[in-house]
Amino acid sequence: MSLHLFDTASRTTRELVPLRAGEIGIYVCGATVQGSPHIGHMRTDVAFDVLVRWLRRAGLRVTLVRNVTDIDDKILTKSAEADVPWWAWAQRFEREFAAAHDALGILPPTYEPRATGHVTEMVELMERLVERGHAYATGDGDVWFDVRSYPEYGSLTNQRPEDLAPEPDDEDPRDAKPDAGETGSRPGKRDPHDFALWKGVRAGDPPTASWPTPFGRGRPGWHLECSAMAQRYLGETFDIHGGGLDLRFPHHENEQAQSRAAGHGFARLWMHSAWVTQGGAKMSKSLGNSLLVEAVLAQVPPPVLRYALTAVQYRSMLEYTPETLHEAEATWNRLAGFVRRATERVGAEVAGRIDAQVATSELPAAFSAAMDDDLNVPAALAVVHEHLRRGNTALTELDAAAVADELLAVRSMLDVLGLDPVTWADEQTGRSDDAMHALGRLVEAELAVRAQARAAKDWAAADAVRDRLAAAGVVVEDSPTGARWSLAPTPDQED
RNA sequence: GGUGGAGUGGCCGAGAGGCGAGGCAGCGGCCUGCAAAGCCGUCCACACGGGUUCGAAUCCCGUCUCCACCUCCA
Repeated sequence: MSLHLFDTASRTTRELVPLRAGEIGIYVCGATVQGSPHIGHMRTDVAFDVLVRWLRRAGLRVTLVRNVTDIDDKILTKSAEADVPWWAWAQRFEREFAAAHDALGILPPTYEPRATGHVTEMVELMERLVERGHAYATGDGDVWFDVRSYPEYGSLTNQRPEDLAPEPDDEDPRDAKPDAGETGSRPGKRDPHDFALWKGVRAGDPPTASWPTPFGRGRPGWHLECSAMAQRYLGETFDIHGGGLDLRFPHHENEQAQSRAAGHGFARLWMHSAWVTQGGAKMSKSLGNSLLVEAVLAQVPPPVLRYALTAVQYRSMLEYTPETLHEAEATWNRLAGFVRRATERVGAEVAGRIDAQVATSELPAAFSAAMDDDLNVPAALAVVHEHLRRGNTALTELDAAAVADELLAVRSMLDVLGLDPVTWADEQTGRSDDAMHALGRLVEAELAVRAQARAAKDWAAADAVRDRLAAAGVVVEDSPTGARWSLAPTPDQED
């Protein structure tokens, strides 16, 4: 194990040393299920999916916890506006996220806890904090974390509490906004930066959206949820805590403060993935520039999106342009095309053997080195392309042994990235075996006619066959070993 | 105001003192009956101004521009 990861807390790249030999525990903040998933959400989930796959490939037992925040202000507000129970609203979008994860080949986490299922753990943690003098109730059901009681507050993001309150500045537009959320002033708070562990029930709140506690009825604050669930499934100390860059502050800072103030070691290493940008600006709903997963998958097959999201190192902003999808599709077709041709070339027996070796074969050293270097996927993909080129050359030179070698190498590397074309083949066509079989018979018959015409140098007749097949969506390609065919990619919906 | 990040060829995007990452697009060639796919070649970039060095996209100083977090955010 020589994986080095950038630790956001220390701002250094460190070797990952498992807390318990042979095991890695990871907690990643999942979605607040208040709306449909966009490709920015998926970027983070794909990044951690690649991390998990890489760790498992190294033989580690990975426990991945990705929570679902199914109770919060926005869920309450939006569901009320839609006149739907808040839990129905949350369920609906939880299902959408699950569908998006499945579509993109993101492996299911070991545990996927919902906040509402862990109120007991949260109350226990909250009581412990109150006992230790790090939290206080204000009598109205609110319970606050006492920032000044915990000197380390701010250490994760290198900020001091006194720096968090900006001096009033006429040119700062934020001053025009009223205090909102969990910080700011509320009756009984000791410090403006104290944040809510628990939010007392308010007039107008649905009766089902609050739970009894020793401090009164209310619902969990966002930060407390993650601390409680991480402890429940990974223990007081665990290896990695991850999430999107925007969660660093206040969410992760607050999580760490709560858990450590309670006496827990909490995360040993923090990982944050950058976001998807357009024109340099972060993709977000409020800017109206977010691309829903559903909309993108109406344009390109799922592995194309996954490729686009994977191909940039997770800590770099991923600039999305109108070309992004087309470029990813072209590259994906090149990868998948080689794997398809090479698999046909080596024959069923060898292909079967390769199938069995993909998950465990020895990977090219340059690929592993790139992955070990803070998951440098772009550099790793350069190695894939190197082998791809060699494989293509072997294909034209009819060197079957070399084709088999490169096919195994390419598939194995892509497997680590969740991009082995073979695992995506069925979903790509979306057609039943029977229908494909029947189609195959028809196409083979046409190709036999074309082969005869070509042998007789009757080019007009040969081209007529090819045109006829093309019109039906079947692409014909000649190769040293005869003509082969495939279905044309699905055309864009908007064309 | 505080904290952090970024400016690389037409586009996306790695690298981080010498040995031209990679992909996409373009152009030329090979292959092909013609195509397609593929292969080869080409396009020698690092915001700006100084400096250090035999040598800087990489280090130092300064400048400019952009982004994010500090309020919910993957």
